Amino acid sequence: MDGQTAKRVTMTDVGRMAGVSQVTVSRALSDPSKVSPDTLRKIREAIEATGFVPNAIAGALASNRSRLVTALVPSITNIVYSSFIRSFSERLRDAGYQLLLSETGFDPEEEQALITAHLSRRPDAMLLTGIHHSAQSRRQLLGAGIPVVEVWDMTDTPIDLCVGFSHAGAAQRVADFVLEAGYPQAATVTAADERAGRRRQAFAKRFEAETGVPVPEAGVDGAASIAAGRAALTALIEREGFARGPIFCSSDQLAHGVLIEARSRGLRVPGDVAVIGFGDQDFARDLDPALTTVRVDRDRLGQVAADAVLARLDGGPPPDPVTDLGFEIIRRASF
Amino acid sequence: MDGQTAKRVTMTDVGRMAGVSQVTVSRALSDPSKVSPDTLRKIREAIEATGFVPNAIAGALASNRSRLVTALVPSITNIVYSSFIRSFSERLRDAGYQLLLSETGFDPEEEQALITAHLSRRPDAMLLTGIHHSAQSRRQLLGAGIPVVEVWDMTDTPIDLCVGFSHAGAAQRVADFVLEAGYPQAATVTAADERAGRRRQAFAKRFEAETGVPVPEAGVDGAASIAAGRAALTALIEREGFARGPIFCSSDQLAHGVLIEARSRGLRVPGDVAVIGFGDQDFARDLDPALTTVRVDRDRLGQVAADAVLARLDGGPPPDPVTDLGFEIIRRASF
DNA sequence: TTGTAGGCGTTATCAG
DNA sequence: CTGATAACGCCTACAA
Repeated sequence: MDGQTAKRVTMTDVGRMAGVSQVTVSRALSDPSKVSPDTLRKIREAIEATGFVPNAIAGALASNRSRLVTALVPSITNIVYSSFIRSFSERLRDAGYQLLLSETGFDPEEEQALITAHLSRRPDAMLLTGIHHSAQSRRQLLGAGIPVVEVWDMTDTPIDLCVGFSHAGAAQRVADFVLEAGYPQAATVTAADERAGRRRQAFAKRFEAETGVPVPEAGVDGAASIAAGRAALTALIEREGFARGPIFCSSDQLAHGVLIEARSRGLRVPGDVAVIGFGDQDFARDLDPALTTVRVDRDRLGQVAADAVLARLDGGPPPDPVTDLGFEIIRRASF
Repeated sequence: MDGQTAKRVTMTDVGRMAGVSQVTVSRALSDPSKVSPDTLRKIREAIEATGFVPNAIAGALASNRSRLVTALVPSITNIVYSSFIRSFSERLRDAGYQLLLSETGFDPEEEQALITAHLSRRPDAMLLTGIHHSAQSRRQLLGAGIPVVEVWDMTDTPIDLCVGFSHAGAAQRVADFVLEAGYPQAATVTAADERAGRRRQAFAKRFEAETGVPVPEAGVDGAASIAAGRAALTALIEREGFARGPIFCSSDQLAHGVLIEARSRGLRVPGDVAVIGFGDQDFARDLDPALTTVRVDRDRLGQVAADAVLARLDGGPPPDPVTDLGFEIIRRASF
């Protein structure tokens, strides 16, 4: 049982035991119909007896197909990302691919390093969160000659494929939504992530263009949490002099914090302060008051991204390079 | 730019351009000190010029080390698991390993299939959630001769390493906690996962042993959600005739739902119904009333698991086979 | 239906 | 310090 030195069983070993050559074992595994029923049985017995597990590394090297897809997300503990990763990997698994996953922590340099590291595994395809990548990364990705999906954002010029929605578009629609409700002023609570920043900007721009009233902002460092949302509302009130009106938050987490802080300050929601989140997470509908938010179909995003990749991989008709999944404003009691 | 047919740059290409052999390129990458400064420079230039990305697959096959660690969790969208995966993978990445992650969906058969699939990638180590694995899986794992950490549970007889806590122990402590507070009766709300079931059982056993009063249960099918928690409290009240007392929930999600349903029924918390969750998630302290729950240090779990694996891998002093991280009951206003 | 030969791109081992 | 040469375990021809 000397673990480290343990000789792994190979196809050659299995073949020897079954009285056939290594290639026949390979065939029995990849396409049983090409092997006679009798030898197939013997091979299966030998596999069973030896506990043979095929070596995918050797297979990948020889065939130039790794059956591996890699993905990069900002954070795996954030349900927004983990949910589309789940539907993405599920569909890929059904097609025989496995998922190598890493976290960039929203850091562009880290992303670049990880892209190189992932590419060294010779994946058959790759998923990236977002559309901004370093020039070197783009070059490497293009050079790899594999399908690449950029998700959770929108662009006309993807590296290869793009599945997502427009953050600026969503934020503008939220601004219009707020304007239509007749509010003369509004504020934002925004996490320190580039896409959230773009939403904040698009929201403020539209709102200010229509009303001429500046939109105060509370930024959030670190992870978007309830505590951060509470602190943000405090900052808006105490530092920005924000008294009343709607607050567009960059995530439901932050919005939840804003709701809690508002309640603890005796503010009425939506009477004094109206709250809009982003993401439509599970809990949004169950908060009190229920949270108005922006919904993006993340399950679908993962599926569509996987389908696009698989279409590339299967060599069938080429998939749409760009898919805009859109978004939906879900109006609930908090607004 | 014919993607699929694109010839990837190899060490041989780089060597040719730098005027050295392929082996020298390999050395320049793995141990620069073994190469003269001058050729090192030339090699670096050639790498830069060609955009060479090493083929980790070939490297793994030749060296019999994949620098890959794989992990199996029940669900990646559940923060309970994703949080220790994050700290686990972070530490491993610092040590030069990458993480291949799959979801079992709490399904033992799926787990067995995935273990085989993962093993075929020849990982250098593997993380499993839980301590119950099929006989075949154990055999394969043992045969692989690699470090294996089982986490999020406790056993005296791990396959190799174990880092976690005792679910039965935690549930008993919760029962004692409830008994000490003098409650004559209690109920449970439990998701359909084996560990949650074990907690429910240990809790009920202890409580019934002390009081002689049976502990009514509401089970939950599907994912633990706020909606499921609400439905569970409804079931407890309407089907089990549960009127008042503490409710031990198998997750904070479910507890959150119970809190919301209790409020909507006009029940006072903790006056009529006291609520105890499990997990101490972010939002637990910010609910109203704040949630009493059981905390397990998941970040630490991932770190300790990674350290144990790395200790095995580095061939230094052998790590403790079993690490009990314990747990902590966090008393807040809901109890 | 089965087998032989060659090669995938590295690393390990020896020589020089 | 550098270079041959032989694996690593499998897959893709091609042949029998």
